[in-house]
Amino acid sequence: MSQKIRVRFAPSPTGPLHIGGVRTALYNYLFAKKHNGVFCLRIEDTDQARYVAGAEDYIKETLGWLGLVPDEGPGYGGDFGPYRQSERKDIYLKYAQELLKRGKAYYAFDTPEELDARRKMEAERGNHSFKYDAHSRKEMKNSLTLSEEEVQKRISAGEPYVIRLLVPENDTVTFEDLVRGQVTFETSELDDKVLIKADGMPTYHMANIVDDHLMEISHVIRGEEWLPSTGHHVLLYKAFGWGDSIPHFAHLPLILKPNGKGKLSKRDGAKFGIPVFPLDWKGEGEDDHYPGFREYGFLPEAVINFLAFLGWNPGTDEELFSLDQLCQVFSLDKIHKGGARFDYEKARWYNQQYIQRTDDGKLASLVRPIVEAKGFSPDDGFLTKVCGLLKERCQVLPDFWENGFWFFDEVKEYDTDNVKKRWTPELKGHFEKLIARLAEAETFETPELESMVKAFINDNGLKMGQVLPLLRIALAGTMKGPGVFETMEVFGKEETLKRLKKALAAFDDIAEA
RNA sequence: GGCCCGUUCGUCUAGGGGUCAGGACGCCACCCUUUCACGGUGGAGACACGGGUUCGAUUCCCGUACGGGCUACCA
Repeated sequence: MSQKIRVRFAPSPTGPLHIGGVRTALYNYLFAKKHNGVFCLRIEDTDQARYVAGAEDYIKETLGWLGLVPDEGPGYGGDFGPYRQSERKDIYLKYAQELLKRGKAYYAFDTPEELDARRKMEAERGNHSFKYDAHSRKEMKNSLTLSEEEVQKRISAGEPYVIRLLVPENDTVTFEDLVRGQVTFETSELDDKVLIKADGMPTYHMANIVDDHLMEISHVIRGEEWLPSTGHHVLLYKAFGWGDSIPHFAHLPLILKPNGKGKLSKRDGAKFGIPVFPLDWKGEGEDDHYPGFREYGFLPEAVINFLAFLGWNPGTDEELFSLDQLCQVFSLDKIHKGGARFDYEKARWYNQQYIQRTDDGKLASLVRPIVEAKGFSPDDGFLTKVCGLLKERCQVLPDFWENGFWFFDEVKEYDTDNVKKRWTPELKGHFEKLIARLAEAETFETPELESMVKAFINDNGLKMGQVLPLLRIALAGTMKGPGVFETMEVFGKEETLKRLKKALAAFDDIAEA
């Protein structure tokens, strides 16, 4: 490929960016970086009715969070702007005129109501695939059936009209998809797509071709849902006379629901109790609120890695890749053709891997908001050490609180079953002696604490199992958690002794109850 | 319905005319461990079906089945 690689991610700002869209953005980004190309963001806001305020910002924030920063796009600079299609309206109109002049498109005056009625009528007659095509256009109201004067009269009278693509008859459209190989359509199957809507805005099909051409896009990497309309797109390039510079196409497999029934949709988040958006989204209405991966406690590196492997693999057994590494090894020909189910457990596993590899101090800064939301403000040093002890048992950030809340607050509940099973009155004297011994410790670090406590156990003819579990419950309230000696070190002498003393009294009560 | 695309363990996938069909998640067992986890070892677990082509098909071809997508003046 000698030509300059330029790709675009072209979302429609109709709401939060779906996780499937994020993967499309990722693959575009990886492909661009792999080939020293350019990654563009283009906002496809040609549908005024579905436009949602805030959606563009959401898209940009998502790309920023994940590190998929566009080289060109609205707010990112670039020489091919504007990058919002609503700001390019005149360009599309100009090109539509060009098509009209070339006899590749025509005016149509049929209203949506008339078309709906016609479809309904056809359906009642058993024809469920009515199309505005080579056959039906002959009996519709358009510049092919109407006289030129009539057409001019209607237009100057301000009658609404659309411009449609004149699909050639009895032809075959073929293109080479980089993921699927050769794909072929019979033009008799293709309808005369609307290019310019009655409101003067272009449809996706029109805007997409004009922009990709003008922006010199070399590769169109998009979801499989676009495969069926690619025939139209190829026809359009040819109609414009751009047949020699049609971009390469790569249609990505869809991300399916966890149960495999259909493509993942925003409703599935609530249905399966999983996030399907990168970031929290709060729209206008009460129910227009969806949780995101970020707020679920996922690390962006993990989301990237997980998404990259949903439908693609490097061909090796390696599966932990940073964004930079992915840029090195990514290639379109390793994209799997079949749809991939969204596997939330696998996403959690990836996140756990990244949490384990993340620096304790960094984790502390990510966990702090969670702890503070619970009403505690530990100092940085302490929180950092706690994160270090906890991180290998956390899959998402809130797990730090779930597994370690007792680090921040005094123990309010002891594991009574285990206390009852293990606590005996005779142990009390030993524990008091142990507390006294600990109070005299010069250093309060793990190795010293370990040898000191173990020596104590030995000297007093006790067993590990008689002492350690109770020590743990005294400190944490629970049997689960990091090593006892590490925990003691992190607490420090004062807090450790405080907890031990409080527990001794509590254990008596529990044992008697 | 029509058109287009797809189909390897439960899931994500590697592979490809002759392999013990490999890895990962999840699951089970064991080891490590005073606990939980991490880690380690091992285990169960797949080529949708039917025809071809071939000495030999999971792999190539054709059907069928199943799944998905599209079928708007939405993208």
